Amino acid sequence: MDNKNKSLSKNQKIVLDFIQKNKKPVKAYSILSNVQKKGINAPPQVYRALDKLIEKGKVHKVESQNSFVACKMANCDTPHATIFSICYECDNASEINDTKLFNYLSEFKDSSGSIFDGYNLEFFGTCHSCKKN
Amino acid sequence: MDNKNKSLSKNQKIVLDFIQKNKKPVKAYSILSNVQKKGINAPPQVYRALDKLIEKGKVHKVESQNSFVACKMANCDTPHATIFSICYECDNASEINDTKLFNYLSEFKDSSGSIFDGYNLEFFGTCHSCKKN
DNA sequence: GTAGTAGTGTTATAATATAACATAACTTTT
DNA sequence: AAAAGTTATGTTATATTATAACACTACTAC
Repeated sequence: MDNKNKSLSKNQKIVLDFIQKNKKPVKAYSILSNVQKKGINAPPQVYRALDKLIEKGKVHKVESQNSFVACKMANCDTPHATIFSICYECDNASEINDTKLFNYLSEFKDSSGSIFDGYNLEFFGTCHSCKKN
Repeated sequence: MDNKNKSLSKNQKIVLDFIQKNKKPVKAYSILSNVQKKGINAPPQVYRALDKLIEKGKVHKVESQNSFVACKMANCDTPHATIFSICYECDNASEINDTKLFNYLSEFKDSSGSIFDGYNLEFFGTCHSCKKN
């Protein structure tokens, strides 16, 4: 069985569970303060769980926000190929699932013809519900 | 004259000058310690200069590194449409100038048909000179 | 059942970034 | 050139994000 499908440790489950409860991306210290009642006391415990959850494809980091969001795909096998749309009014981040764009980026070669190991793409704009208001 | 071509202030020039001298992206506090002899004393002065330089298209932030790099284009008119390749051995970041990809992303529409205001794309891999070693 | 690996708990501290306030300089309008 | 508006500066303090280092425990594989 490969790494990403290995079962989750206690702290990893606690952290993932909290992230999944939130529609929006959450910050590391917000995770911390919300899981302290479950016995997680200090930042390294949160960051270690996050690192593993990212490796396993359960969570993605939204780099422009330093925040973390659960992956929607049941069995994400591309934890290092992520596409988000981010609303700069409400800070929501949605994963974009567009096969054509996904393939285009996965196969993209630089000017020397080399292919990359992964990518992170973040689109910025106003989301639908913020446009209405 | 539109905003991005306005002349630079004293601190903005100092900060840009230092960034341009470096091939690789630089960190805010590295900028600070290197320009203290020029009279810039505190983090807010650096971060304010960076904010303006980014607005004006002279500098881009490499989000996954929290670092800053000078834009190579003489008159960057798309400060919020950036594509980088980042080497995870040497941490170098190169701006990718690929018209086809640029247009593809600029015109990309989400599932509801909305277009975005900007994007940031970061590819990860091993750069050419690191592969040789 | 012991060796190796992954996970936990804890303290302290490093690294990144902004708030808030006072003052100065540049613009442009009159 | 004085007033008003805007942009930039200087400064202190502090908020936010992330990791180092060390001691110990639990799981896993042979």
